[in-house]
Amino acid sequence: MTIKDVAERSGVSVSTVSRVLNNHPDVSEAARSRVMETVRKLHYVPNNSARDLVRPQTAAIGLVVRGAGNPFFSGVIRAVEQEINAAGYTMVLHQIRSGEDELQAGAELARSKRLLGVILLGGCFDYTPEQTAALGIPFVCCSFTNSFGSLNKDAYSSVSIDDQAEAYRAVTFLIRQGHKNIAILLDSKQDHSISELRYRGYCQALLDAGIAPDTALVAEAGTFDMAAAYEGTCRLLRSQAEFTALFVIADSMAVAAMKALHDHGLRVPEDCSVIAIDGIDMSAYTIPTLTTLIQPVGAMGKESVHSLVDIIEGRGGNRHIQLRTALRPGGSVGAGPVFTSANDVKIKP
Amino acid sequence: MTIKDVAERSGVSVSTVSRVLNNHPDVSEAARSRVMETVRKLHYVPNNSARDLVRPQTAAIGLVVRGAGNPFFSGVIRAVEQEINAAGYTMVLHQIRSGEDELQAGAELARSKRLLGVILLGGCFDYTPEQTAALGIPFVCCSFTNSFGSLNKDAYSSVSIDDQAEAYRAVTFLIRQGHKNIAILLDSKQDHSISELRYRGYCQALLDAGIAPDTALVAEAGTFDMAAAYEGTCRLLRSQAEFTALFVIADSMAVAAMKALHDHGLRVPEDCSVIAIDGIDMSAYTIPTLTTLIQPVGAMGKESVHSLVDIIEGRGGNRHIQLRTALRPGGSVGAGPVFTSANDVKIKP
DNA sequence: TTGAAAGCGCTAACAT
DNA sequence: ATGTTAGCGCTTTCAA
Repeated sequence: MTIKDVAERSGVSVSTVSRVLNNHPDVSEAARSRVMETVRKLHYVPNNSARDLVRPQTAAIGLVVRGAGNPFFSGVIRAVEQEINAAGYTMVLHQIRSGEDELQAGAELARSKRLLGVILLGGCFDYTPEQTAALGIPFVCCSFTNSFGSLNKDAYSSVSIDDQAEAYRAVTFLIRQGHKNIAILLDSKQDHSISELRYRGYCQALLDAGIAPDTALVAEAGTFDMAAAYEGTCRLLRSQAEFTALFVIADSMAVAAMKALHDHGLRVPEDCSVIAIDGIDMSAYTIPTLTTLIQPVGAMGKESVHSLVDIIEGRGGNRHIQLRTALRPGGSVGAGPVFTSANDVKIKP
Repeated sequence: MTIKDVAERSGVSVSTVSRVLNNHPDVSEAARSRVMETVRKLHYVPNNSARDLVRPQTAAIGLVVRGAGNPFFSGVIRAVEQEINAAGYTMVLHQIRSGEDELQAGAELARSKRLLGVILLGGCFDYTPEQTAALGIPFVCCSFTNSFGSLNKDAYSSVSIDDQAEAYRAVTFLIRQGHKNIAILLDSKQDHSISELRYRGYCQALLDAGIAPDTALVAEAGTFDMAAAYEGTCRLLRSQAEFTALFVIADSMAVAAMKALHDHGLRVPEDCSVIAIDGIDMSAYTIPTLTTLIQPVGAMGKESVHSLVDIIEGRGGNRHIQLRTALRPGGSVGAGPVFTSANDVKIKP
């Protein structure tokens, strides 16, 4: 079932069929309707591979997303799509599973679809120039940046938050509320990724306040999923470590952590405050509402597209944009315990 | 940057390059390493469109998913992929956005990738034979079925739960707990889809228990998202309608509903019980844990693949499999109010 | 073991 | 307005 079949059945040439299919103006009404009729009758559907192969540079931008179920991504994807369309381009979305290589996927997509640029959503923090060379077109890392890699700054663009600084901010917020014994729930201390960066911010905030980080207060879940976060929090609680506040590196994990605290008979925030980073939908519906630093997903998508389009259209080179989160006060953070000497805790101005 | 460039740079013909790239045996070590070297140096990445165009029937099965962020789907996707691989096929995942037509997308995918069959995840309940004809290959509706369409039973396969019966079950569970005034939170009463089916089950359960459904107890959110669910619940509460239990057609909406109840000073389950259907991850972490009917996502994915593979391999025709949910008791359902005459409520045995 | 050449399905000149 | 034809990048006969 090809365009040729349609042509024969309609008594016209393949070019006429092609013209009809692509809404070209120079086709007689008679031919057009005859072709359409055949298309319907034969249930003809064009082969996109063949189209992609032959069509000249379609103004398309790719979006490679790793991690299908990440709720944080949906908002970004929406924004990216909207912005790409607004800029007069077409978005080609490509989801990959955790096992796959986003650079490889991006490169293949770029070739097949003749992309002008690629946005990577949820990739690695440690690319080498060698790895990214395969892409061959401008790309922007959206929601992450090359913190652990060796990419040259002007070889790629990025739009992200400063993970370390934001974690610092979250923990400092807890300290300002009077907390001294602050635990952290993370994926891993050394994942060469988001978890490690936020851990650094946590440590730094403590140090700057004159509090010595205590490894007994670090709970490593090993992954980002809720079950692991729940378990990690339980282990922390069973360890008898003392803390009045918990910084969780991701909202979804924080939701599970709050449940674990509750199941152990602890009240949030009376017995333990909880703060996180991300701002996914669901964390607005916990009881109490999770206090969190909301990532600007809309702006993130928007800026990613802008950076890319500017490069594509020759308006300058690679940029690295750092966005700030917004604190969403919830009910999950309360005041810390009252000390006789309040100056136990030093707070940076 | 094509295979031709690689061939020239390597001093061999394109066929040799192709052989190397496809791991054919009849290539000399010398040629192979020379080609690989060039590939690396040139950062050559093959054009998949060209490959797809020319390659004979690759044993691939498509999975078209509508609704990127649906947490209910992630489990199904995982199961489907695993099962497709286990059956010796390759999965081709294609995510589409809400605006797109899954049948169109499926048909195009089928042509481009020469698929043997397609699994539709999250499609419409009202296809007509005319619409599905374009697919041209066996397909199975996963997690839904043609309840409102006019498809011939043996023209497609489906694996789903009986939405109406499961809703009936959920509501009957509430009735058995002693509830009479049971509200429902749904997308729409007539969406020709999941919401309508579950609404029917709700009404039927009430009727069978001798309770007249009351439209004042029906809250339509208009969509499935949490914000709308929260608002819908608030409207219901402001309406002063009296109810001691709430049936929500989806877990995610129930999470928002519980929050709304809490924000209005109502305790779950003391003042209002809540039950839902789905069993997504997050509903296990609400406080109290949401009582829900868990959809068998793993089995759903598995059965979908089996049905399809059986057809592909000539082991019989289209099947329609109905799976049952499993009740996960949570803390969100409590006993209903005590009546002087308990036989006010008739319960079917 | 290798190369030449014939397409895969489609679009876009270039004719007519 | 319509048909003819040359590729797009790749794999795969078929010869050598």
